Order: sequence, then C-alpha cells, then structure tokens
Amino acid sequence: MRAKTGGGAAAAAWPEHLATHARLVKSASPDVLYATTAMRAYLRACLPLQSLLLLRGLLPRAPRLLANSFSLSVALQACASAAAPAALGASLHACALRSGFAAADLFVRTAIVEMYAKCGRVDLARTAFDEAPRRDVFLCNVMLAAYVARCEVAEARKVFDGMRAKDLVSWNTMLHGYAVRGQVGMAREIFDGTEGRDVFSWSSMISAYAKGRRSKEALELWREMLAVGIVPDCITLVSVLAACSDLAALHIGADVHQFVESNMVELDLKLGTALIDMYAKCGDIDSAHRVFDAMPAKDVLTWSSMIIGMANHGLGHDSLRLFSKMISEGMKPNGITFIGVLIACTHVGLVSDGKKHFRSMSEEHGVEPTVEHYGCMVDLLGRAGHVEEARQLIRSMPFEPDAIIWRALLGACRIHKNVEVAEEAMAKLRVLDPLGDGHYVLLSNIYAQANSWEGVAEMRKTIKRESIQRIPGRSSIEWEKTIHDFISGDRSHPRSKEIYSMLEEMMDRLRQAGYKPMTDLVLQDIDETSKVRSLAEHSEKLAIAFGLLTTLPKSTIRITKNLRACEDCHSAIKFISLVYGRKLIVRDRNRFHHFSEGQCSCKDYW
DNA sequence: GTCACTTGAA
Repeated sequence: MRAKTGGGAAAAAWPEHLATHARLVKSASPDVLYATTAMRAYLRACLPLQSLLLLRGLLPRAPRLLANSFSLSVALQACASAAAPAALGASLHACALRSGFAAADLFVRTAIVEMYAKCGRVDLARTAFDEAPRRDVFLCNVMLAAYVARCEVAEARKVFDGMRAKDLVSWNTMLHGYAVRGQVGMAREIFDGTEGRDVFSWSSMISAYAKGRRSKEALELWREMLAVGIVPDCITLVSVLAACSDLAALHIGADVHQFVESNMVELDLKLGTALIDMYAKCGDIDSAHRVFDAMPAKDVLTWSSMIIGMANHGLGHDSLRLFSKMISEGMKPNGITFIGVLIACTHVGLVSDGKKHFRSMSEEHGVEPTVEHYGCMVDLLGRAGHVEEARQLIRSMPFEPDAIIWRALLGACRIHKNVEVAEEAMAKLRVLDPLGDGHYVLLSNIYAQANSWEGVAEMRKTIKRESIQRIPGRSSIEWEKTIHDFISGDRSHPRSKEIYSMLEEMMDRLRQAGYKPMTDLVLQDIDETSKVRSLAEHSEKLAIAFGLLTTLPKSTIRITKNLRACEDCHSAIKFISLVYGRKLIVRDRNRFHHFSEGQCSCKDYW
C-alpha cells in the first residue's frame, strides 16, 4: 500500500522523528534542516496538523526557516494540508515574493497555488497560477486538481486543454473531475484517450460507472481491468463492491472478498465497511456479520453499516442491541447511525423504542434530527397505525415537509385505509413531486380498497392526462455471476420459453395450494382473466421462475426488485417457499423479505 | 521534493 493511504513506511521511522521534534522544541535557535525534515515527516505520515503546529511554534525562533526555497515550500505544504488560516499562508506567500523564490522556483510557485486552493481560495490560486513566469506539468496539475476539487469541471477542462504537455496524472485528474460530477460519457472519453492507464485510471472509471448507477458497466470494466493485468488497490475494490451492492451480485462480491483475503494483510476500514454493506445489500446478513466481527478496528461508519444492514433485514432487536453495544464501547453515533436505529424500529413496529431513540438523539448524543429523521418517524408512526400522530408530527416539525415525508404518510394511509388523510397527502405531493409515479398508484390502491371505483377511474385518468411515466417494475437474479433482469411480461430473455412454461406450472401449483390472485391491484381497465395473467407475469415471478429453472433444489433464491414488493407477489412467494421447499430472499426498494415454509420474516408488516 | 482514485439512508 502507498504511504498516503496506509502510512506504513513513514510510521516505521517514527521514533526518530519524535526525537527530532523534541530537540527542535527545546532549542533556542532551531536548525532549519531538522525543522524541515520533521515537517515533511509529519506530512508524509498524514499528520498535517502536527506539521502546522511545529511550523507555528518554530517560526518566531527560526526566521531563517523561510530563507531557503525547500523549507519555504514545505511550510506552504503544511498550510495546504492542514487548511491553515488564510493569514498564515498569505504571509508565507509575501515572504516568497520578497525573497524572489515565487518567481524563480517552480516548486515554490506550485506550493503557493496548492496552498491557496486547499485553503478554499481558488481565486488567489488562479492569480498565482496566471502570474507564474513559467508553467510545468506539475503546476498545471495542481491548478487542475483545484478546480476538480470544487467541481468546476468546465474550468478544469480549460486548464487541461491549455496544457502543452500532459502526464498520466493530468489525464487521471480530468477523468476524476467528470467522474465525481456523474458525467460518465465525458469520463469515458478521457479514459479512452488515456495512454498507459494505471490503477488510478481504472478505479476512477469504475467509480464513475458505480456512482452513475451503471453498475453492470462498472463490473464489466472490473473484469476487463483484471484481464489486462492491472493490480487493484483498496480504492478499486471499494468501488467494485458498491456496484455489487447495487446489483445484489453476491457471488461477484464474494469473489472480491476472496481476493482481499488472499492478497491483503488486513482489512482496511473503508474496505471492510464496503464488504459489510455489500453482503448486507446482497441478502447475506450472516456474512456481513462475520466481516464485522473480524474487523480489528471499527469506526462510526462500520457500526452504522452493520446497524442499517440488520435493520433492513428486519432484525430490529439485534440492530438495537448492536447500537447499545456501540454506545457502551464509547463510539459516538452520527445522524446516519440514527437513521439505522429508526429503520430498525420501523421494520418491526417498535413505536415506543423509536420515540425514545428519536428524543435521545439531541438530548443525549448531541445529534440534531434532520428532515430525514423526521421522515423515518412519520414512517414509523404511520405504519404502526398512528396516522393522526404522524400528521401532527409533520405539523410540528421545524422543517418544511418534503415529498418524502408526505409519501411516507400516504404509504401509511394505504396500510390503514385512511382515504381522508391520503387525499391531503396527495394534494401536497401534486405540488412537491408532480411527476412521481408511485403516489398515483398508491392512492388508486387506497381507493380500490375502499371500493371507491370512481376514485380508481379518476387516478387512471390523471396518470394518462398528466402523462406520468410509470417506472416499470424490474426484478433481477444473479446466475453464473451474471445479472438477469426481468420486467413485467418480459419475453426478451433467451430462455423465455422455458421460463414461461415453468411459470405456468408454478402458478398451477400455487393455486392448488390455496393462492388467490389479488386482481384488485391491477390498474388497467381489462377483464378478470387478463388481470390474472397480468399479475402472473409480474417481474418478481418471472425472476423466480428463472431461479427455479437454474438453481439446485433446496438452494436459496435471491431476488432484487427496484420498487416496493407487490402485495400479490408477496403472498405468492410465501406459497412458493412452501410448495417448493425453498428459502427465498427478496430485496425490495426498502428492505429484505426472507421467505421460508410459507412465512415471511416481515410477518406481513412492511 | 509536489499533483490524481473510496464507504453509510429516505
């Protein structure tokens, strides 16, 4: 691992530097060379604050510290890395101008530009850049990185295009600029134009795809990278795992884990957390837990990921127990941790625990609730049937309620058949999120439950009139390390014929076991038989039929869906688990459902 | 002797 991320090599020589530091602090007139060396040692060991403290302590006693260009540039680097107060950096800049180093020494000039950039003054960085009598690749790269860090990609591109000579760092920085902005197409253009691509190039491009939720392309690139013989580092693996999590590609993710086990000495914090997240999101919560237990050091994110993972698997009590353990071990929770805690309560219906934790956030842990936490509370109360209390909470909250809040209330109205509050929520949603397709379907289902067929017809008309694009339900399943996607009524799969005959057999067996199609849920204005067929061809059922075709008897089938689980499918899958003697793990938009022996882990509370 | 790549939720 490189020193910047791991710090291994620098840390090994540490006692020596401590001795140097002690000598310097005691000395009346500190030696300039020692001082510079000590500052550099701190910088290399990723301790910029120490470096800055040393600089400030020594400056009054060692004015000659700034009298040679090397020491001066190290001092500037200390300011840059520790984001020092602007005044200190500016005084070093003035010093560099007085001594003539700013003009004569490119290294000093570069350090000045970087110092201003890292202290948040890109304007001054730019001035120093423009005033440079000469510019080399390094100087340009620093300016380029400054714009990229502020997401000013257009400015970055101007610098990039203006460079007479570019090295690999220039290309990689530009690529990263597009990657963080989610401009995947531009990123790919730069990637394709890069000669001699290294781990940085590949990692950036993979993360661009992962960030843009083009996870299949991310994994394709990952394969290509291995084929070309590039050795991945921790950062590459974290991005690859993010793509696996998104796609629920458990077996590819497990390969990455295998790679880590056989090649890395110990689990890096971020990589470990990414592994936990991957296993949890791919439906294998036990493996997530094993990685968690094996990690030698954990930070808030590690704990939060595990808490959230268990919460999403409906293991509310375990999740809360882990939270208590985290607190008792002295780890300070953050806002995300509490999102996990509230989700844990929501998925199991622990209303009073949820209220208690919500109160304790600011009172005991100094974490102020955000609109997202209020969203979780509305969800928690509403789902548990306290619709009126949820409505009161929305009125009393210190934020303007957003679409997500009203959407949560609307969801509660569907479960608890509250047409009146549903209409109020819908009125708000029409303003805040007029194109969101889900609410119209929800309200329509609420009308259907209340036998208000005029209401259903009205919703159908509204969807048509306002040309709301309904997001199609999509389910996927991993087979032989490839993700197979299905949409409702899909016939595009190469094995479509087999899938449909399996589906037919499956539906017959379910009906014999007592399954009844919930045709009321079908929004289209079609006859009963067509409604039954429409339900039977839901994407979940197609994916499961494919799973039954391709997996061994008794093995677990894992399905991922982009929307909330459909009620008819939820009921059908319970029958499937019984009739076929299979475990099925379904990830929907919100949580996991573990089906076994005719029951679901959510106990129909979701 | 400097510059570039990363995770958590609704």
